[in-house]
Amino acid sequence: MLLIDKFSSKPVYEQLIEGIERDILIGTFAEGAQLPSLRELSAMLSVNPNTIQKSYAELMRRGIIQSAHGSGCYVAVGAKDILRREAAGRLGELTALVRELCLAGVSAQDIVATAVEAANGYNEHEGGNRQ
Amino acid sequence: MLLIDKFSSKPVYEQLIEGIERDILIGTFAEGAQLPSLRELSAMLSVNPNTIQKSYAELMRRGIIQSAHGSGCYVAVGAKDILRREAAGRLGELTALVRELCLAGVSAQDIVATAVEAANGYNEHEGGNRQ
DNA sequence: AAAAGTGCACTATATGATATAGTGCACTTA
DNA sequence: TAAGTGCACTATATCATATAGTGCACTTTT
Repeated sequence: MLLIDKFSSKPVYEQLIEGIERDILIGTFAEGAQLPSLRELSAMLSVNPNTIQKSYAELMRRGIIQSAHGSGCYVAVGAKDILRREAAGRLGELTALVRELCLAGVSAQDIVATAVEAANGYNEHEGGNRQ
Repeated sequence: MLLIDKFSSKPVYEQLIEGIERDILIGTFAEGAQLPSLRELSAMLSVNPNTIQKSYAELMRRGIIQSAHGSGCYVAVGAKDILRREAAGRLGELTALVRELCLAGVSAQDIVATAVEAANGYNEHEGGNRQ
């Protein structure tokens, strides 16, 4: 379910993008399905339509959703693949974060243990990665 | 060495904070040592003194540096311990990032391998965590 | 054909964060 | 005494973010 934290330091349009990405990944928004309209989502979340549009435009630019003028916006077929590919590219963030923590004196053991627990914990509860 | 990327999306004052933290951790700025003065650092980096002051104020708030009015700013004794403690608290970021990647379909194996490589790579080149 | 809903492109406005510029003062050190 | 220090001001400019409102071409539904 899409939720906006009005007091978050993260901009609303970014929260919206991440929320939609998440809903696509967990299947709330299936590939090919129609997304809420700008006005509908605007009313649901009490967010300005322009802000919704900004989020949709960014997702379109990345090929994750598609718009049919006059009809609506739809989750692109292959959206999950795109998100998967993008996530793989983000492994560099993981490397950077681990190095930062190492530099500050956090033990490699604690770091790896945390990573393993987070990854396995996800698999245990969610049933692993489906494709 | 402190360096500012004028074109980074990260604010100058944040880059400065992280740069100073890093220099404290690697020993460029030893505990008890005097930091560059506001005006000196301002001239060195071509950054407004007010911006330097903002970074110093934040580091003071966290107990990492101390100021002696009229004398200068100094790295606090125990600064490394504070940074270490703060870093340990950031393991939650690692958990969040790993879960995000899992959700997007990156395999637990790839994630853990990346974390191990980053942590070990650090230890090999830097000689492990010193205290 | 008409009505309603859709994306989308505008303009205008407000706010907060960021950064620069400049001045001044109390304090410490040489 | 002079120079250097932190620090507190004010003012200004810019950019990102967000809201508000209007309008239009398009599609779908009635």
